[in-house]
Amino acid sequence: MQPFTIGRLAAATGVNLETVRYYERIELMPSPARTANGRRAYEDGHIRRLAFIRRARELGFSIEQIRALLSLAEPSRASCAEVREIAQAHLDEVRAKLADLARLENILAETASRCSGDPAPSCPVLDMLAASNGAPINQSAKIDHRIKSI
Amino acid sequence: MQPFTIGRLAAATGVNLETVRYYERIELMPSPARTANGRRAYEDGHIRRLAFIRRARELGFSIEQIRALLSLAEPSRASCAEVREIAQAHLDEVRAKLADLARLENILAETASRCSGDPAPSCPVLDMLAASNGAPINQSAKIDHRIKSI
DNA sequence: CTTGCACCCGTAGTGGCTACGGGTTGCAGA
DNA sequence: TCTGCAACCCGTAGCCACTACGGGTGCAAG
Repeated sequence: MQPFTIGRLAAATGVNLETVRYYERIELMPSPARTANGRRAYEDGHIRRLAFIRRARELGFSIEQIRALLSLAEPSRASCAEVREIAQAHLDEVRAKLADLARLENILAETASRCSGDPAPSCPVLDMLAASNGAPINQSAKIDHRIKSI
Repeated sequence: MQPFTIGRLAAATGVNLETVRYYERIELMPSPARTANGRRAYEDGHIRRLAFIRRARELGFSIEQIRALLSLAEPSRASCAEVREIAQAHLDEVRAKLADLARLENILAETASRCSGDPAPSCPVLDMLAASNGAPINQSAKIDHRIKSI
């Protein structure tokens, strides 16, 4: 039961060591106790919290959403309704993004398949990009800085 | 046929005015001529180029990919094979992202649907996030700073 | 003459990390 | 005991693709 170093915590959760320090800086992870030499000393609770965060990040929740989820996860105020609200909002975003990406996939696949590969004077991909009908492709998605393989 | 101001160019292409200046700074768009008062004076060619860029960005191509596409689009060296290579690489990324998002969608939809909405002691979403099986969800996707509704 | 708009510029902020440089400590092997 | 190097410490800068901000200039209408 002796405490973990940051390196062991990072390895145990699969989170980059620098990311652990970053989470501490933005107060997503609490500052742990320090050893006499100033090294961070983590407990089991830290591992559980960081594993939760990692899993939520993998599912594309934003840091702010995770902050909310973590506060709702405190035993005193387990509110399934509020959690579901956050999850549902995120699900809606994921579905919108999915639809956008499917549209892109269609356009790209169709256009690329028409490419001969020859040094032709006209290229279907370039023609498609040059065709200036103003119809936007993405209906919904903002940039997401979310999905990340860890 | 008199030249456009930056405002008119932005409006004509649907690109944010500040983004046009940004594209000039990173040399994705050429510096246009200036009027006596120092205002940018754009020609038709600029509109075509910016419309091409916008459409490629909507399709999720990176700035660097667009740079390559633009140089391949020059009439002297229309190389359909190289264009197809870029498009195919991007299509592969889109498909990988699509698969990841579909996995997320499944997990989120299934878990959220099991939420009662009551202030229950245990919440399926929180339980799922706390469950520490180390299986990563995303196989492939790096962060993308790409897809953006304009 | 003032108001208001469109433009000019450089710089900083966004999200979520990741990398870098330079310093200190801990421990294992020779 | 010395040596080397890995692991930790810290602050800061860089990544992408913008977006926002603050402060200045020029010009026309009211």
